[in-house]
Amino acid sequence: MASVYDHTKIEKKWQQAWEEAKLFLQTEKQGETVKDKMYLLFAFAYPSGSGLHVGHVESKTALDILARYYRMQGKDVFFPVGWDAFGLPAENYAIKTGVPPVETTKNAINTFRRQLKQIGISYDWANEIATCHPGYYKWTQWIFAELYKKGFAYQAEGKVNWCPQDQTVLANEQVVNGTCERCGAEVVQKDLKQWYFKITEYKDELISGLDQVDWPVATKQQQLNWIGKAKGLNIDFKLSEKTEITLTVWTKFWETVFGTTFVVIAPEKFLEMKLGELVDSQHQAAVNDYLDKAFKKTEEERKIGEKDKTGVDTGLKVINPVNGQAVPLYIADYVLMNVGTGTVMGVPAHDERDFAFAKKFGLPIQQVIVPSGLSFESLVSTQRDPADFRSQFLAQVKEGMTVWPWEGKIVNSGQFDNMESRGDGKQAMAEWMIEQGYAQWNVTYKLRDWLISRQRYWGAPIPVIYDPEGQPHLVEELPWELPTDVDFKPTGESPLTSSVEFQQRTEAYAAKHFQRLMIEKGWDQNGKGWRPEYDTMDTFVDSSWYFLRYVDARNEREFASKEQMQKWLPVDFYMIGPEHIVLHLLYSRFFTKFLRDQGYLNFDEPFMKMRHQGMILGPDGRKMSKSKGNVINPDEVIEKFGADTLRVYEMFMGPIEADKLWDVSAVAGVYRFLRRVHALVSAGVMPVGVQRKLHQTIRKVTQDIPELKFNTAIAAMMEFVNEWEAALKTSSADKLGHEELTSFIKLLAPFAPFLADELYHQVADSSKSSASSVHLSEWPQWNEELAQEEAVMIPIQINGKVRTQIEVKTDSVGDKNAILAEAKSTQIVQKWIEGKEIVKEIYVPGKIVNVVVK
RNA sequence: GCCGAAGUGGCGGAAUGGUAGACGCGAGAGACUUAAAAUCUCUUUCUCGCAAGGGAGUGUGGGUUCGAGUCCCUCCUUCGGCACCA
Repeated sequence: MASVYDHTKIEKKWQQAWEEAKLFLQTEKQGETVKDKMYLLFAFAYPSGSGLHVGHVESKTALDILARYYRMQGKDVFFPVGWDAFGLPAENYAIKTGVPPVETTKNAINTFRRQLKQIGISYDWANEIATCHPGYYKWTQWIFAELYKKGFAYQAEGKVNWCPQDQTVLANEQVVNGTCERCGAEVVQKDLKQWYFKITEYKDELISGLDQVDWPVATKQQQLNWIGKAKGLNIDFKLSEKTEITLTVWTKFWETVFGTTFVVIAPEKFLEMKLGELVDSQHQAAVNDYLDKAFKKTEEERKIGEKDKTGVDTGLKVINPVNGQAVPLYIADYVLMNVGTGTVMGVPAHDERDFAFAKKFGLPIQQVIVPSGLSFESLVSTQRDPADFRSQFLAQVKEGMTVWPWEGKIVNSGQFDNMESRGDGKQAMAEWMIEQGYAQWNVTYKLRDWLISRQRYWGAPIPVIYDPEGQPHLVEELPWELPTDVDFKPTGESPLTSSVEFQQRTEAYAAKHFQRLMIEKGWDQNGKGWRPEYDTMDTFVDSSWYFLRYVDARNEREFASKEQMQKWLPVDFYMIGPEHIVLHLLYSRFFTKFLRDQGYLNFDEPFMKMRHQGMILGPDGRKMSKSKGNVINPDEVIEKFGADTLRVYEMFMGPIEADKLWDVSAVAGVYRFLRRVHALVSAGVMPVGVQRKLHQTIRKVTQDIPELKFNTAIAAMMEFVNEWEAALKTSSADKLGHEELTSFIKLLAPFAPFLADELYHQVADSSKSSASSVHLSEWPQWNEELAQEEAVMIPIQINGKVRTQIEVKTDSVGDKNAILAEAKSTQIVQKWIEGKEIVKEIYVPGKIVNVVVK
């Protein structure tokens, strides 16, 4: 009598058993060397109050399958877990309720931990870390100190993005369309002294290092875009009023330089160069007026200005070095200070922005390229009549409604006329200008240094104190702990300013460490006048090195020992959501390279292989959210169907990297599958007739898992179960032994670990010594001979269309002539080739026959 | 606008250049049942046909090939990222 599949009982039982047996703790191997290491990493989660969602389950299950699979293959698997525990939500909650973030966070972590154990993720819990723990942030602060000592952490005053809602500074990366990434409030600019990390020092290696890693091309592309390396030419325009002053423009399209009819400078640049002094009285008022307005503009107004160009004529003229022509100098805020040189040459004939500007201010438009050949034809849609489109387009350009494309023959450009604008002409013009001495190559980057100061409470304190003169001094006794006696209500200053303990600690620290300086300067020797740095670090700092700490999480003397790092690093496989593509990866790579250069690491890139899980959408095809009421709660699925079903379903939904929508009834389908497996194994009869299919299934699953093709691996197991059931009804009493039955259970083990261990013990053969858990057992091998079909059906095509098929014994698929003869002798083929001439006969061994007739 | 990814049945999806639609869901028919649920069996891309057997078919239009969902070109759509970046 087959027992029922009681998923709740089974899962509870094995969760407990694994925990008691410490089945997955790598820490036990602390002293041992590893032969064949496999470091599997997921982006550690922010422990939010709402607990695990189905998206977490997806990425964690995928990695868990790899972990269990590689373990069974005898690899040393390192699969750690931790929490990105600092951050705004806990602090915002504290502001609302007064509950300290440390408590909220602890509770949330407990919930997550319970849920992760419930879905059977085989983490090495002994290395669990939380970024808010002093034992962790001690080393975050230590890295800050290292950066500071090497000149990679510095303070600078400047315009920063300020979120009035969250009362904090934001990194450029956290500003989305002029609004705060987190709360959506409009970001304003503010002048503040802030801490920066010199990530730009590694800009070139952050590009070249991408060649070393196996990442999705799209991800690499986005990193490249963010770094934004662009090669252009600096071209010097001299002021005609005062020729010792040079305005340098930067351009990628220097082949249009003869078409320059004006030059535009950014308002900030204009001030910086003190050009205001040269403006004549006639233009003075308008210029001052414009500068005033430009600096007062809000983000909102700037965006409106995208279409409507504003600017002002300075009355000054600059000389185009290529033809000696004097062109007017304008100030306009569509030119950005931090792009290129903050000054651009206006070529209205071939650039849309310059075109709009010229139209508005009535400036001349000088065409210097005539579009020609293929490049122009590529503008033409096949849907439209090319000739018609061309004439329409040309008419548009003539009427001054649009700009000319800049691929084609160069004109109106002296000795460069008739050259190709994107080919020889471009090259020749650059060489000539450089030779003439007024142009140089200039490679520019979009990447800026990383602003890490945050005026928030719930983060790692910046380990710096200031002396009475305001000079910063590093705190070297770490951890420099986050005080607890603070007022969470935002005041525009960091909440840490309200801590009495923090101030006293700072004075005591100063008194202890800076006596000599105090005496020298004649300051109070008890530390009066000193103050701590009130800002905390961006939480991205915490998450930029956590994968290093994992390998030696309890080390109190260093962030990780050389031996442990040698043993496990770098990360072999990293699974993170697509939302982390730019920032987290860039910062982690920067830290890795920095620490390598200080002699702590011996590798260049932290994450060798990486993939991104897709998003799980609600049943309605939209992103899950409470307000839309389409959220699937994993706890409910577990209660009804069990964690094994939840896991297998999420892996079966589709390719791991694709977005997928939740299908409530398909979950039940997976549950049916597991129940059938349970019943079949419990009955214990595997007919001899399924042996071939079993070996094929082992082969398929073994090959699919490392390629992350979990959906097809599961489909293969379903196929096998279908065949197994069918065979029970038809075949004789002959049955396979214990080994075959166990092989199938092992295939299932990474996907449905609880059920698999239950079944493994159910069928355990007491006469043989077997592992204490299926998860410690050996991965099954397939036998290529047993997996081979006796005969194959070969489709016969006539002119590429399948008309019939013939059966061929597997050992004679190589006999081309015999197979072609047999194919042609079939009635159906005879019918199709009758009265026609055979032009060609193709046979792809074991695959297909194609007879071409005329 | 630029960069990137993707378009396959009613749905999720499968397919080293070689029988398109595996596997699952849903739907239809049947069995069991007083009935329903559950379970089991069969059918299920569209289309013509009683059938045998045809025809069409992987976003569009072309190309390469004996043969294209797959490779090349073109355009369209959707999604993700970047964007007054010169």
